[in-house]
Amino acid sequence: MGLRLYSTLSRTKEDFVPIDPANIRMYVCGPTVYDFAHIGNARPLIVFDVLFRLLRHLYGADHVTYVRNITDVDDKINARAAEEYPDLPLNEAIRLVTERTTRQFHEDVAALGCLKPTVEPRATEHIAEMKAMIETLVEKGFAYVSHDHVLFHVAAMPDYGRLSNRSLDEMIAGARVEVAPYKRDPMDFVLWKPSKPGEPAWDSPAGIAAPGRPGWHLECSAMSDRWLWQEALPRLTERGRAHPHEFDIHGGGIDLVFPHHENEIAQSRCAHGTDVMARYWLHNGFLQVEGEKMSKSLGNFITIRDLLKDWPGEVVRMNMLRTHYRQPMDWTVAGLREAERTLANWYELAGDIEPGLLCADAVDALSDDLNTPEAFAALHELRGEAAKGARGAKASLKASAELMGLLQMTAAEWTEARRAPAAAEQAVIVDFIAARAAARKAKNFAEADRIRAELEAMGIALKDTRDPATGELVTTWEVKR
RNA sequence: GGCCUCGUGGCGGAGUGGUGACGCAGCGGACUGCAAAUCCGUGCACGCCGGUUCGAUUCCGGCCGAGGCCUCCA
Repeated sequence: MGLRLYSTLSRTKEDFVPIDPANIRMYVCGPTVYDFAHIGNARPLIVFDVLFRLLRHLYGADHVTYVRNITDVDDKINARAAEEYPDLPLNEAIRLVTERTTRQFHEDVAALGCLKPTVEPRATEHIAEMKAMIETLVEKGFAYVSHDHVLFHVAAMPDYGRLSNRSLDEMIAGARVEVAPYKRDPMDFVLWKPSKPGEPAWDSPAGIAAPGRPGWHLECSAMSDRWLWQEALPRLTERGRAHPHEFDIHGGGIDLVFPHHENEIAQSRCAHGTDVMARYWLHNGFLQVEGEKMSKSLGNFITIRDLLKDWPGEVVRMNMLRTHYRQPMDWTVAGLREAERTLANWYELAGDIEPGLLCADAVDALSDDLNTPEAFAALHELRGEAAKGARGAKASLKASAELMGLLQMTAAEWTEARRAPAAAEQAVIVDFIAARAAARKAKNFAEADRIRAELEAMGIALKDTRDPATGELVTTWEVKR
């Protein structure tokens, strides 16, 4: 079965036909680096990582280019930097904030088991490309200069609004924001804006004397073209070259459909004179926490960092993938527990097995618009077969889970990762277990149970097994959830 | 107000015009000093009201409920 993807552009599931099968190109909007990434940010990271892995499997690891940007110029960054380092010059404070946050982001995303994207461009390193794009848009009549701003003139683009499926008229009618005085039309958006003294600033394009900085939407247009067209050009085959400035897949959260992606499309298509920017537009659904919208005021704001203190990254990842990526999702502790249970079961069975053949049902499920829940059903079936002793089922389970970024550790590493929240008490726990073993040997079961209850009160659960070779009693422990 | 998405068994969560998703929990059994884990077995569903159809959870319409975007939040 071939790959099928639901594209927001057509609002249907389509067969995936690559522009250049030897060079699959995907762009996903990355983080703005001003604070820890939260669990909502984790969804696209994980979902598009699965897609990246699947594409690498289907087309070859060397034939997929995945670009995920880092936005390191943004008013939220400026605000955070000024607040955090009031005594430093703003540009210095900004550097501290963005470098630190970028490092934290990389740690988090690695802990979630995500492969590194092929390229991770930073906005501040692509100012020249953005300015060039602005010049082109002004020259072609799609953008205009006003009060030291450059604005994209939405009315100049006939099918603006196609992605988000809304007409200009209804957008203007529904607009609840006061229109900035420098705009010709309410829906026009900023490509470049002037910077106040101290704010990050570059020489402005389009003959503007005052220094300025780019608008948010522009960077993705500039960076995707640089890395998925200009830099990709030498590798592209004739098929790829026949479609200048187009690439295959653009992903992000559903909230980015409007205005961010709509505006990216407008900028890119108008600058390059193309019919499409990307062929398939994928959007992951929104996430709630324990049935409520996640917000700082509700106090249910969960960062990836917080979660990783309590749960192995793979548990977070698996919990995320239990729901189809386009569905709204409720993030719960109960869900994390269930994900952990399943992983524990799989690790016990296949943690240390050499990966074998991929399960066809799982690959088919993933190929059907990343149907991860159905892929899990296929893995559960494999688990059942493996438990019955079917040859190759364990190896297949391991390989197929790895395709989704799961079961990437050894069984021992998994056990250790699960114990991490109680790592500090490890020595005490081991002592307790030894004492209990002695009591059991003396048939003093009351004492043995007392010790077990004490450990349970500490949040530690015990598991008695026998060494299959020696018949010796072995007790293992884990953190109770 | 405009645009859009979702509503499946106790819970999570796929899918489909006509038989079983799957997982967790529960229950019964095996195992265990007792548990846990594991294994075997097992019940439970498609928001409401109409329509189309031989037949709808699946298609259409309405209603109710939840959520998203229109405010540079994934």
